Amino acid sequence: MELRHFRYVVAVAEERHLTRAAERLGIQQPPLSQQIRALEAELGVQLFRRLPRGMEPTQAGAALAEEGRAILARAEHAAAAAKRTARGEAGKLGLGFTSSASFHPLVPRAIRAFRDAHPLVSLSLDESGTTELAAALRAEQIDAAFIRSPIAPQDDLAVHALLDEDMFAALPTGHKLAGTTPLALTALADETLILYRRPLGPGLHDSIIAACQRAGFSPQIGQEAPRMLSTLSLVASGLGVSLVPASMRRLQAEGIAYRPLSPDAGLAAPLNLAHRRGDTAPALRRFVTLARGLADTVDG
Amino acid sequence: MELRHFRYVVAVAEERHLTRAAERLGIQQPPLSQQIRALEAELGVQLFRRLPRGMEPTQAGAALAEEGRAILARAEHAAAAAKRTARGEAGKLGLGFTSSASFHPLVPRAIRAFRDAHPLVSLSLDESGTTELAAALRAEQIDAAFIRSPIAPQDDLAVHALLDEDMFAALPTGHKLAGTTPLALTALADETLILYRRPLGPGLHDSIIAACQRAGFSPQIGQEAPRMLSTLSLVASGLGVSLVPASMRRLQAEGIAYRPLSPDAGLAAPLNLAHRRGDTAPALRRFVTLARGLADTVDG
DNA sequence: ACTTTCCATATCTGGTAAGTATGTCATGGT
DNA sequence: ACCATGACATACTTACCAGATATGGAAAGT
Repeated sequence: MELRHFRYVVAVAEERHLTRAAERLGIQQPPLSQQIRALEAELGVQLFRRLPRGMEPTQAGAALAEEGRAILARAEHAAAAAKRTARGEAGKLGLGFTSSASFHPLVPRAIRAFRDAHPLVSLSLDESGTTELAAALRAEQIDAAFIRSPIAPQDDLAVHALLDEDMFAALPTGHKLAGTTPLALTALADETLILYRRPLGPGLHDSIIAACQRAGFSPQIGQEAPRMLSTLSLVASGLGVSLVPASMRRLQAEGIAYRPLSPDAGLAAPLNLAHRRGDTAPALRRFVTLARGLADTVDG
Repeated sequence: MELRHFRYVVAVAEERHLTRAAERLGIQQPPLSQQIRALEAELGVQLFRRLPRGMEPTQAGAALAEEGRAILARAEHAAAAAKRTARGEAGKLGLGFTSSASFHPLVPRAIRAFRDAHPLVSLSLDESGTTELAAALRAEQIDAAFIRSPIAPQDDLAVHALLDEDMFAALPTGHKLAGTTPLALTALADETLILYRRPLGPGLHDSIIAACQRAGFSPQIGQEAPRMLSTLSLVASGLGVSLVPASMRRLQAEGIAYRPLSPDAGLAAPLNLAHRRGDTAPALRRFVTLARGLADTVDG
């Protein structure tokens, strides 16, 4: 039993005429006659009644033809879907991002643009911590992740730097430094600094401490929060100050004032896109290209 | 694209190993390798990644394999259904019966027995007049019909006589003849006879009139009802008497008394099963055989 | 009766799937 | 380093069988 047989049964059932059906199938009448008879023998079923003028499907033949049409359509659909998958127009793409990355407009913009360009790709989104995202990438639970830290470059994950954001100081409103613009890093030497938990590998955490060292002081680290969003709650409660990427200013919470850092601080927050090295899934390639392209236009 | 390709993709995707997959398929490894590559070329898609130890389906390959499993299952199912149809175990069977025929226990009994024996055959039932049933048979809306009239035997419908029933007189309760048992046909010479409409071709209608003629009188025909059931309402209303098959006594309506006719009346109501001549649909053949068999046991 | 219309049969051919033998490459052990 | 192993690819051959061609035969129309 092959798809060919279904094609033949469908054609003969529709034409009710062997010669015409053969013509439509692009073969000659005798082989069609043989194939039909062979199929009837294989199934042990008469599929067509031979009339003096044409052929008429039996109940079994009509039923088989009907099913055949559906099966053929489904097979073609499957083949077409496979082709589309290879062109990145279909398939699946799992995306992850840290909460801080999700505040940068590039992230929702990239996802939106990809949705529009590839409506047949089923996207799944996942917000999580950097460490968890790296693990999810390795476990193939997701295919790409927007992260802040560069992750160790020697390993099995590739990381594309999309853009660098300026850093801002997040101060409790009414703080004595809230009037100073821009703020030199050294102004924070006597402040309690609230940072989020250090992820595996170097991240923003380390960059901040390094920048402070370069500015000539060691920061007083206060409480650590599990993620950047939580640090802002602590700032709002007056427990200290924090340093966050510019895009976090979109979070205009009660009790927080954002102040730019003076440029000589040499502090910038990277936004990166990570994926498994050597992952050639077309949907992923497209997404990476799209995200990098968008980053270029945003960044200028 | 043939079913073969689906079989191969499914096997390789499941085994993740070409040689093992080939073994499972009962072919050698090289042809399998070729077929997979040919399919990849045809679709323009890489379906498997060649690893040092085995093969790994790509997204497209995995998707195709999944669809393939469903398609293969469906094709097999269609073939199996076709086989069953030929054995009369599946397919469709449309049955019709006149209202008077439906009163004979043989009819529901036959349908019930067929249902039990062939649960995969989808039955459709239709109660209608003899003329309509004959038309429905010719239009292939139904495949068999229980009727009372023999229909013209020369035409394209075949009619099997299942059994003959005795006729009973249906009298209004309190009628002067209600005490006479058995009733001679001549006793009805002065009564108004209520009969159902004469169908096309000879039927019970004609047999009754002929029997009266043989008994030496012409019946006084009163109102005609469209079907036998309606005649009984008229009898109950006292508009006259009627002659009905024995099985109609199952309708024990208020105001009607049934009395047997004396055997010398020579009146009998046939119960027939009609179908298209030359209809070889196995489900029909089975049903006819079953009904005739049942009729023999009922009749003795 | 003749022709036409179709499907079936008989025979042949060619494409191609399957088989056999071998190559190539990566891995892992010694 | 080297060799053995395991895996898929390639080259070539075989054989089947789908398809082509030619013809037969039965029924229906003229």
